[in-house]
Amino acid sequence: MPQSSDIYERIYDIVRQIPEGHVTTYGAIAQAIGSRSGARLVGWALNAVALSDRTDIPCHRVVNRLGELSGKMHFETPFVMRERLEAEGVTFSGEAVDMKKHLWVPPIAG
DNA sequence: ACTTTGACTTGCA
DNA sequence: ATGCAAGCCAAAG
Repeated sequence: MPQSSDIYERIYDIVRQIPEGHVTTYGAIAQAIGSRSGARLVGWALNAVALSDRTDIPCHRVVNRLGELSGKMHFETPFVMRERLEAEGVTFSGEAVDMKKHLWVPPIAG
Protein backbone atom coordinates (compact mmCIF):
# COMPACT_ATOMS: atom_id res chain seq x y z
CA MET A 1 0.00 0.00 0.00
CA PRO A 2 1.36 3.43 -0.90
CA GLN A 3 2.06 5.53 2.13
CA SER A 4 0.68 8.59 0.41
CA SER A 5 -0.68 9.72 3.73
CA ASP A 6 2.06 10.21 6.26
CA ILE A 7 -0.49 10.62 8.97
CA TYR A 8 -1.31 6.97 8.63
CA GLU A 9 2.25 6.02 9.40
CA ARG A 10 2.12 8.50 12.25
CA ILE A 11 -0.95 6.81 13.65
CA TYR A 12 0.49 3.35 13.20
CA ASP A 13 3.68 4.39 14.93
CA ILE A 14 1.79 5.74 17.92
CA VAL A 15 -0.62 2.86 18.28
CA ARG A 16 2.36 0.55 18.10
CA GLN A 17 3.87 2.40 21.06
CA ILE A 18 0.92 1.59 23.29
CA PRO A 19 2.27 -0.44 26.22
CA GLU A 20 0.74 -3.76 27.05
CA GLY A 21 -2.10 -3.68 29.51
CA HIS A 22 -2.92 -0.12 28.56
CA VAL A 23 -5.20 1.67 26.14
CA THR A 24 -5.41 5.07 24.50
CA THR A 25 -8.07 7.20 22.94
CA TYR A 26 -8.55 8.39 19.38
CA GLY A 27 -8.33 11.98 20.51
CA ALA A 28 -4.98 11.38 22.19
CA ILE A 29 -3.54 9.86 19.05
CA ALA A 30 -5.12 12.56 16.95
CA GLN A 31 -3.47 15.21 19.05
CA ALA A 32 -0.21 13.31 18.95
CA ILE A 33 -0.19 13.35 15.17
CA GLY A 34 -1.02 17.02 15.17
CA SER A 35 -4.73 16.86 14.46
CA ARG A 36 -6.85 17.56 17.48
CA SER A 37 -10.08 16.58 15.85
CA GLY A 38 -8.36 14.11 13.57
CA ALA A 39 -9.73 11.35 15.75
CA ARG A 40 -11.80 10.18 12.82
CA LEU A 41 -8.67 9.72 10.77
CA VAL A 42 -7.32 7.48 13.47
CA GLY A 43 -10.40 5.33 13.25
CA TRP A 44 -10.15 5.24 9.49
CA ALA A 45 -6.48 4.36 9.62
CA LEU A 46 -7.14 1.64 12.14
CA ASN A 47 -9.83 0.28 9.89
CA ALA A 48 -7.23 -0.05 7.16
CA VAL A 49 -4.98 -1.72 9.71
CA ALA A 50 -7.59 -4.22 10.75
CA LEU A 51 -8.08 -5.23 7.13
CA SER A 52 -4.40 -5.17 6.34
CA ASP A 53 -1.69 -7.47 7.66
CA ARG A 54 -0.73 -4.78 10.11
CA THR A 55 -1.27 -7.22 12.95
CA ASP A 56 1.76 -5.62 14.58
CA ILE A 57 -0.51 -2.76 15.48
CA PRO A 58 -2.56 -3.34 18.64
CA CYS A 59 -5.64 -1.63 17.28
CA HIS A 60 -7.58 -3.35 20.06
CA ARG A 61 -5.80 -1.07 22.53
CA VAL A 62 -7.47 1.93 20.99
CA VAL A 63 -10.79 2.99 22.43
CA ASN A 64 -12.89 6.11 22.43
CA ARG A 65 -12.64 8.76 25.12
CA LEU A 66 -15.16 6.89 27.25
CA GLY A 67 -13.09 3.74 27.11
CA GLU A 68 -15.73 1.93 25.11
CA LEU A 69 -14.62 -0.49 22.44
CA SER A 70 -16.10 1.44 19.56
CA GLY A 71 -14.21 -0.53 16.95
CA LYS A 72 -15.02 -3.94 18.33
CA MET A 73 -17.49 -4.36 15.48
CA HIS A 74 -14.66 -4.23 12.98
CA PHE A 75 -12.80 -7.15 14.46
CA GLU A 76 -13.22 -10.74 13.51
CA THR A 77 -15.79 -10.80 16.25
CA PRO A 78 -17.20 -7.97 18.38
CA PHE A 79 -15.87 -9.63 21.51
CA VAL A 80 -12.36 -10.60 20.43
CA MET A 81 -11.28 -7.06 21.21
CA ARG A 82 -12.23 -7.25 24.85
CA GLU A 83 -10.83 -10.75 25.03
CA ARG A 84 -7.43 -9.47 23.94
CA LEU A 85 -7.48 -6.57 26.36
CA GLU A 86 -8.44 -8.77 29.26
CA ALA A 87 -5.72 -11.19 28.19
CA GLU A 88 -3.24 -8.36 28.62
CA GLY A 89 -4.48 -7.57 32.08
CA VAL A 90 -6.78 -4.72 31.19
CA THR A 91 -9.76 -4.40 33.48
CA PHE A 92 -13.21 -3.34 32.40
CA SER A 93 -15.81 -1.20 34.06
CA GLY A 94 -18.98 -2.57 32.57
CA GLU A 95 -18.79 -1.98 28.83
CA ALA A 96 -15.83 0.35 28.98
CA VAL A 97 -12.17 0.00 29.94
CA ASP A 98 -11.04 1.33 33.29
CA MET A 99 -9.52 4.52 31.91
CA LYS A 100 -8.32 5.54 35.35
CA LYS A 101 -6.00 2.57 35.40
CA HIS A 102 -5.18 1.79 31.81
CA LEU A 103 -5.53 5.16 30.14
CA TRP A 104 -2.22 5.72 28.38
CA VAL A 105 -1.40 8.86 26.46
CA PRO A 106 1.10 8.95 23.57
CA PRO A 107 4.00 11.44 23.62
CA ILE A 108 2.61 14.57 22.08
CA ALA A 109 5.04 16.55 19.97
CA GLY A 110 4.93 20.06 21.21
C1' DA B 1 -14.83 16.61 -9.60
C1' DC B 2 -18.52 16.64 -6.07
C1' DT B 3 -21.07 14.58 -2.36
C1' DT B 4 -21.53 11.45 1.58
C1' DT B 5 -19.79 8.78 5.24
C1' DG B 6 -16.80 7.40 9.11
C1' DA B 7 -13.58 2.65 14.87
C1' DC B 8 -14.38 10.70 17.20
C1' DT B 9 -14.35 14.98 20.05
C1' DT B 10 -15.82 19.36 21.62
C1' DG B 11 -19.06 23.27 22.21
C1' DC B 12 -23.48 25.56 22.79
C1' DA B 13 -28.49 25.50 24.27
C1' DA C 1 -26.95 16.75 33.11
C1' DT C 2 -28.98 15.90 28.45
C1' DG C 3 -29.52 16.89 23.40
C1' DC C 4 -28.17 18.79 18.88
C1' DA C 5 -24.71 20.71 15.80
C1' DA C 6 -20.04 21.79 14.12
C1' DG C 7 -15.21 20.50 12.94
C1' DC C 8 -11.50 17.79 11.29
C1' DC C 9 -9.15 14.82 7.21
C1' DA C 10 -9.35 11.07 4.22
C1' DA C 11 -11.61 7.44 1.38
C1' DA C 12 -15.54 5.56 -1.27
C1' DG C 13 -19.47 6.17 -4.49
